Amino acid sequence: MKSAKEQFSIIKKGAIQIISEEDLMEKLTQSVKEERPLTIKFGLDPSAPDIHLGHTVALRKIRQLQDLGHKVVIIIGDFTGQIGDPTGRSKARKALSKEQVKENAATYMEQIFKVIDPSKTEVRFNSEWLEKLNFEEVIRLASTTTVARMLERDDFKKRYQENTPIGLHEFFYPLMQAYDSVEIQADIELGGTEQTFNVLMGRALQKAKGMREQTAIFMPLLEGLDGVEKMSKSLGNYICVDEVPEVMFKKVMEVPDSLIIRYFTLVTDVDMDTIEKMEEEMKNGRNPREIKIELAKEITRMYHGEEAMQKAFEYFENVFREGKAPDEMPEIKLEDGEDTLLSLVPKLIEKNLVASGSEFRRLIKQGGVMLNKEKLMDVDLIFVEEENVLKIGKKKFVRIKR
RNA sequence: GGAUGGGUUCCCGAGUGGCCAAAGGGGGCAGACUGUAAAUCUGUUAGCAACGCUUUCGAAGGUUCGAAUCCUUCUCCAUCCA
Repeated sequence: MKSAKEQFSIIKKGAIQIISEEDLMEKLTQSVKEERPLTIKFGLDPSAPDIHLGHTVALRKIRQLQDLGHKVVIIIGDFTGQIGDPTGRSKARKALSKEQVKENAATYMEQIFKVIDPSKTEVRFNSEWLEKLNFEEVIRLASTTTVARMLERDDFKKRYQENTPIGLHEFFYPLMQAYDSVEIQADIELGGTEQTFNVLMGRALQKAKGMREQTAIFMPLLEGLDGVEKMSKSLGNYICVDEVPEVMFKKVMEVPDSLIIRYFTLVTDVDMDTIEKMEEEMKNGRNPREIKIELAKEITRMYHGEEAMQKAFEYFENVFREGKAPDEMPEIKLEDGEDTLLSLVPKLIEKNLVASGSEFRRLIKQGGVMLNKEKLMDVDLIFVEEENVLKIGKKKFVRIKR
């Protein structure tokens, strides 16, 4: 086991805030002395079962903690999922069934274990204890905090100021999460900065229950492909950990230059010296593209291995850099009578290549569609070749065979 | 419970009887330029075998030659009062 001091510096690296550092140091010291691993809590919401690079920032920290010998408890927030969060209203969000939650959780874990160590991970569902609470206990729970305190939370405050509705039940989510910390007796809770309020609520509740308060460790939020908003599924600016290699590579290349170093730091294992060197090189005029290629290689390699990475890299160079058609692409076989572009539309929609016939027409009109390397302008074109390659927009290819 | 103001397209937000598939902005997509990205410029952004037709402005009815716009009922949201 590493000394408390060594552990501390490893844990601290990359963390945005630790509440409090003294507290953490104390716990580590005690842990070393008693040879007792600390219990680390990490919560997950089961509604969107895709783990993206944004999640891996915290997950990688978890991995480090595991490597230091501590115990991690992943909490799947299935209870809230089953209630169904009606935020956003118009169609009350569907409550997930137990089966769905289980299924999502399984998908989750499969992806998470690409980063963290399964043998040092315990998985708990918070319905296990939350659904047993009776109304009296819930009220007692609620009485440990105040409305004013709730309204301190950024998003609540904002919504309140902007006159957008806040459901009373939404106030319970932080409490429920806090209760999880009590239940598993967390020594440390890890989360992204957006979890600040919830994690601190956990501390407050533990204190109210006469327990030692968990140490809060906050990891930075990773910006998504747009370079501004945090990476999230709903914004569509994300890179999943199980993205196919070619797509993963391309997506990393779409990251704005300004974030290259940040990505290296937060989502790869490349050591700081190397990263700083690259930063220096870019400052001295090296084309950021080259560094970004390294980043894409690194990330793709992490999740798919050397070989797949190499293929993805070649694919990228050929298809996007040189504009060649890839070897593999979806194929459409023409039936009798289907000899114009427009007759393809249903099949293109089916393969998710265009959203509608109207969109396809627009793309053609704007010069966004190429047939056998030539710009297409004519919607009523008739195929003459036996085999054709259609390029739609920047990324999509189809082979059309007669 | 009462009063008032609201619900418009992916989002924000204009529109108070025909000129409205609905201004403007954001976002998305495409083209040009590039380094793949950003920035910039241009175009585009309901569907359809397409100078026409069909569906859309919270929901359902109604008035009208014609409704996002007027009326009725319902529903949801906010603010103030209690």
